[in-house]
Amino acid sequence: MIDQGISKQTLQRLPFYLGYLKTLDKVTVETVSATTIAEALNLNQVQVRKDLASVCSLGRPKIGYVTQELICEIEHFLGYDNAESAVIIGAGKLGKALLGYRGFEEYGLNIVAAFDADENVVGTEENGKKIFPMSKLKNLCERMKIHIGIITVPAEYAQRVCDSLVESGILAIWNFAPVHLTVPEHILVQNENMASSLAVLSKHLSQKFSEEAQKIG
Amino acid sequence: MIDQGISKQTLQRLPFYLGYLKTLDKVTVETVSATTIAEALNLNQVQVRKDLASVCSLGRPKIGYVTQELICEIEHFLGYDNAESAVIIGAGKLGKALLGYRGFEEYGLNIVAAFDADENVVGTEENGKKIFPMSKLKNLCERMKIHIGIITVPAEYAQRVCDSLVESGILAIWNFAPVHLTVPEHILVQNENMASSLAVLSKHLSQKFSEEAQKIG
DNA sequence: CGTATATCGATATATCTTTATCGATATAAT
DNA sequence: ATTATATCGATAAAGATATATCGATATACG
Repeated sequence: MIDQGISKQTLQRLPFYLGYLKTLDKVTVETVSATTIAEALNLNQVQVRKDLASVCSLGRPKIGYVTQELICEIEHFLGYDNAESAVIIGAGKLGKALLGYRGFEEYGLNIVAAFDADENVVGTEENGKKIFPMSKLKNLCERMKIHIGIITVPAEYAQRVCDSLVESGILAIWNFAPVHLTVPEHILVQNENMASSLAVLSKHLSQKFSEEAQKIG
Repeated sequence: MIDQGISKQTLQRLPFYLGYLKTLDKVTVETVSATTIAEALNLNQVQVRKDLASVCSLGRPKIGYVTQELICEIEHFLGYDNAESAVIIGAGKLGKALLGYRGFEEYGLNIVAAFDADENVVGTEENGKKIFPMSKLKNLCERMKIHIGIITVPAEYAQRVCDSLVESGILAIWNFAPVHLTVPEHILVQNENMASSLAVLSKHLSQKFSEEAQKIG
């Protein structure tokens, strides 16, 4: 398995493959071809084949891939069988929603606690997970060897929180605040920027509308 | 302004530019250069210049762009001054968190209501927004000319919900369910797939760890 | 047993995205 | 006024990603 130099795009498609494969019946669908997967997910078949090649053992001509093997290999590749612990900074609505979401366990993510500067939420719990004051962040991260930090604070505090996380030994940051974060080279920031997604949506709409207008006018 | 054929990547960077520009002092920072923006956001200056060129009026050599003008032009381009209405399908934890998030208004998104199949939440309110039964979806969307649908239901229901949205006249879908959605050609699906983001994060970590192991071993 | 077909992997081509380079221009400094 | 410099826009080069093509191979069918 060559897991170096896999592209971000491929990485992001793998969960879609996995989701599709899991909808297939274990008993009847013993094998599955790249062609079939591609059709189900509206992708190019060569793309699917290439993506799978970078993750899994050989497929067989005319047959495809052994479904259950493929599932295991993708899951292993994505680390679903080797959970990482994470902390959430910011126990507002979004932070609490993420704390309460049980799906993350399935994806190999184990959120162990949240932190917040607001004294009113510190000390409370959400989904059985405690909310600590910011002062405890570094100690807890180091003690529990936590490497993932999730930022769900308002934009104006995000960089400061980010710096604290880096100082606490965090190596990867999942940033829900709509700002750019500056970090040392070895730290990864994955932005979940709702504003960016909305930009794509609303541009699509305005283009549709201007097309309509042109047809009519 | 040529807003056709702008790339998705450019579109997704625009909100970052905007956020940065808004942190600048209105009085003292009358103009700003692509170089400055690029440095602040860790981007290539040519990329920034090209992105801005596709959105805004001319910059001036040696000077750059007029900050306030640039802000207005990006906001207008992204439709922040021309709000679109949206509905949320799925009033679970995530759906409610999104209903409660006030930041969307700033981005030109106005969530007017939520829908859910669960009778226990139907009839309740969140952040002053009502939760309706699924049976009311089509009527409300048509009556209020709603074109954006946000899907926050579990994966297994997502495609069915998606079909209902399309039937209700929705043109763009923001999908938080971790599955691929099949839609007619003219409909846009923007996936906010947490599993994909996590895949990127956890791969970065496992790579870091294997690098470390190699150094030691 | 030979032929047709679905599929694979590999290689080649096309497209899209990012980065580098270069001449032009507006301001500041000498 | 001349020169230096920061910046622009445009064009070119490089790099990444997606798609098409082709020979090889495993099965099914006649």
